[in-house]
Amino acid sequence: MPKFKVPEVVVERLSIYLRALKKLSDEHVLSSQELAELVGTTDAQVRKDLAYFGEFGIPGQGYCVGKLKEEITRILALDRSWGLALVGVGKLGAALLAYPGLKRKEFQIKAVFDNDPEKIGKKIEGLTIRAVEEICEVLPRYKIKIGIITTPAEAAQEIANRLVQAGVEGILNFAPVHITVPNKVKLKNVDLSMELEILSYFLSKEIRKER
Amino acid sequence: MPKFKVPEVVVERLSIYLRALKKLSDEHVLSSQELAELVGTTDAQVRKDLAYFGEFGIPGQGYCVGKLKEEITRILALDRSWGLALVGVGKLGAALLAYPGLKRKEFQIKAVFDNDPEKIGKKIEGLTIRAVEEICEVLPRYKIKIGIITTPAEAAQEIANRLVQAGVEGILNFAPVHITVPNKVKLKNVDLSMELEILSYFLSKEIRKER
DNA sequence: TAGATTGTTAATCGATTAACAATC
DNA sequence: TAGATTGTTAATCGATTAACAATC
Repeated sequence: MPKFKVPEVVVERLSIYLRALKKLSDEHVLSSQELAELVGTTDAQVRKDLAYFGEFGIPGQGYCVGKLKEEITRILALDRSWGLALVGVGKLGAALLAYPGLKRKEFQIKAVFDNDPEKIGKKIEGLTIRAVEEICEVLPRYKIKIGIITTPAEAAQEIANRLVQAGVEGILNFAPVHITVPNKVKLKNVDLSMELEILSYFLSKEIRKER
Repeated sequence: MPKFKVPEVVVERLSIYLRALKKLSDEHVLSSQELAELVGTTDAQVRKDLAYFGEFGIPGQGYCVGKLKEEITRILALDRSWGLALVGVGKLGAALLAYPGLKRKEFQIKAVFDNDPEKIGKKIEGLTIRAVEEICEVLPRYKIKIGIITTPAEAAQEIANRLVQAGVEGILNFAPVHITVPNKVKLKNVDLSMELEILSYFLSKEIRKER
């Protein structure tokens, strides 16, 4: 559907647009400027982003919320359910398992793994914790295409290898380490320490400016 | 110190360089190419990034790990300790409080807030949970300049307002909603649902490609 | 000196912004 | 029709990549 390669930032913004649209009623019609204000961008950017995928608006009128929601949902492939596997049931992993954002119908955690014999066999959020050795066997069975890594940094690369071997096509990595995956696998990193360090940098700059 | 405005991606990469350097011994000397390989970028990018801040290498030799670590630590202002406040002690908030990445000497959570009377007064990770009404009073007392928002989406904007009023200069927002803050305040958003939706998009694309 | 690698400038690439004809 | 807003093209801006003289 997209005419050419779509930059990742555009996909990010689509996700943000959709989140904003969900708060409005389906019948409502809004302009690119109104949507832009809701999410903190510009009207030109909204129109440009949407133009990668088609023509969803009515000149002179704007965009129908219901229609636009449907289209973006389809573009982001959220009109289906993705099975997830989470590896590493530490504090962060346990929190994610309980996180409402991971309990949407579009994303469902189907299997959980850890390497700690103490944890294996126990239940969490209704799922039995399995040994990491079972990854290759279990994932295909549940058709799981997305893996979440919440292990310590040392284990992350090995787990990533296993996930790839098990047929995963996307990985969300929370371990604070650079991992490498084959080109065909989409890797997204979430690094809380990095975010704080960026704040640290900009705050110290601010102080310098004030002098 | 930086010659001109530094793009945020450059600061992100500095953080990543530092993380990689920490695994090496101080005496070791490496080239921009070696560092680039460790973090998955190019030698030209490493040199360009560092050039924003000064000359840290030796032509013909490379960079001394110890020296470079020191310099980046100073640039990112990690040679001091930042006090943090966390607002919203739900599952995610509790997990972050226990997260090792938030227990570094550079970042220390000094105060925790919630609006649930059931939680206020209870202790978590050695900190007493306070009422959100106390934010303006408590933050200046601890000289807290960074706030972390882990409330539900509905509460995020109001909490952000309070944090700003309390003198916070940086906010790390985990609530899945667009919040607005004054220009002088640096805002970073972490949105897990968005990350998953991006994976969803790219995975569905992949399938299309295979057809 | 010869070999290696930096710091920096110039060339390229890609994303954002501005502008406007087309359309409702 | 007049007014409004889209979709799209062109202009601008900014970041990445390539290349190489300077330097150890």
